[in-house]
Amino acid sequence: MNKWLILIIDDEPQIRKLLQINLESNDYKVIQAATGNEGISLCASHTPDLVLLDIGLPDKSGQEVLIELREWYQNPIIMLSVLDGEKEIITALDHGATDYLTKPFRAGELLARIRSAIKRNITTVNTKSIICGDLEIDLVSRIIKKNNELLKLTSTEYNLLALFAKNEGKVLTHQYILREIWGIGYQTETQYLRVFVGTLRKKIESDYTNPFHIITESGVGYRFQ
Amino acid sequence: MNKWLILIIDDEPQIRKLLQINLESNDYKVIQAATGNEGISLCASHTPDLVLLDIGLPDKSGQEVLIELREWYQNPIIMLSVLDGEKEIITALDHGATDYLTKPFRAGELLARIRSAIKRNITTVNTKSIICGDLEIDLVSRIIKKNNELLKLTSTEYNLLALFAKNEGKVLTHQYILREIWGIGYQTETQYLRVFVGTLRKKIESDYTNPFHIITESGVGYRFQ
DNA sequence: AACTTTCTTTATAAAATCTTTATATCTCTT
DNA sequence: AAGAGATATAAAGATTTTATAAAGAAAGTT
Repeated sequence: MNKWLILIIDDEPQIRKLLQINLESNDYKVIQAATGNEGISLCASHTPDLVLLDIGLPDKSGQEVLIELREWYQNPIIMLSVLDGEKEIITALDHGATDYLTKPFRAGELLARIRSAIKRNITTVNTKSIICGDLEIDLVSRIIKKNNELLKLTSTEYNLLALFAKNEGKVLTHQYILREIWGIGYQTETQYLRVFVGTLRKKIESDYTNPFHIITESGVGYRFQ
Repeated sequence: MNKWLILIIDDEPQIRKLLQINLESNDYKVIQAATGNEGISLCASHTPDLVLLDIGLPDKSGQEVLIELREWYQNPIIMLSVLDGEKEIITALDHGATDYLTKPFRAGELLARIRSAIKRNITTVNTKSIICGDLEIDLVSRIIKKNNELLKLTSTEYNLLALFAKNEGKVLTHQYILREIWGIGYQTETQYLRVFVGTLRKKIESDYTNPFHIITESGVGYRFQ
């Protein structure tokens, strides 16, 4: 099997060295960048399987790098931050960070997080399109088809449907959905969800008064099938 | 395979002897204690796979021993009691006893209870989905299937069934169930429980007038199998 | 700036679920 | 076999949760 490729973006050479030794002795291939811009171009040229990104960088903040990367880069990005960076961590997760680690970290924890992130990535993101009965969801091009006809969804509607589709058959709680789609802090806005489930149903269900795809689990959440 | 280790805590030497012979001839290893305090320290030093604990002990009551053990000891504890100890049994179950046997007991029953308690202990801890005959309970996705068909349960019904399934074979007292599902303060609302056991039976039992899964233990509670 | 689209709120109707009450059935003891 | 206590079932009432429409706010486009 080919080795997984990991890109480290961090300005401190000692940390880079430490990470490199740890990762290479665990059979990962490593490339490094000391600045945000360098990191972005390395990421573009090598498309690593995972990125370790420091929040505190000299040229542009880790947050900005994260946002830029997420415009086109799908693989896991784990943020590295100093302790007490609570707020930064939350914004990072909001912007699509996969996970985070606070420095100083134990090698075991780092490796565990990396393993789990990569594993999750190959099982979920790697499926490029999902087909559920008359629905076809292309996760790369963000195109939804129903009986081969193109559906026009808004961004939020699409995100919601994609989340459902990735968790087909599983009950998703209101809280979980709200956190995933709207972000932390929206977990009580259950009414948003009701409205959007309503519009989604009108678009994807053959008979929206008697929904087949999006099932209500009263008191808990919704289930997609 | 290593033999299972069983600790007997009972003040009557004849009973200890009887139990020892029975258990050892069935391939269990046995250690004994004649008093509660001795039992607790033996349990701490040997961490047996199961404890047989007499309710009537000279130094401290079996109930006290049970409570002390349950602060740190996770494995099954089967209580031994004389007949007509109904109340004591219920308090014992409330305090985390796994099962009970009334003396005098048949050897076959004793062994069956021990087998089932040990089996349950090694299988149900940390399992994500539980299969009981025609029922399949997925604790992660909150999905219940009967003969592979999806069952629609309300939130409370699901919680109740999940609680039962996690304690398969074990008698759960009304109090305990009410505390777990509805919370502290609802422990006297036995009628709630009756109504919900009724609706659950209608959904999961093949013949709900003659329930197989949810067994009534009159005066005590229910047992799921 | 005017217009379109999308998102957020608010209000209300409808549905589902939970609680309570009443009554029937069962079980155990005397 | 009668009576007490415990359990089961049905059904009405109360409450909570969900669905839907529609108005107001925000964002994006031309």
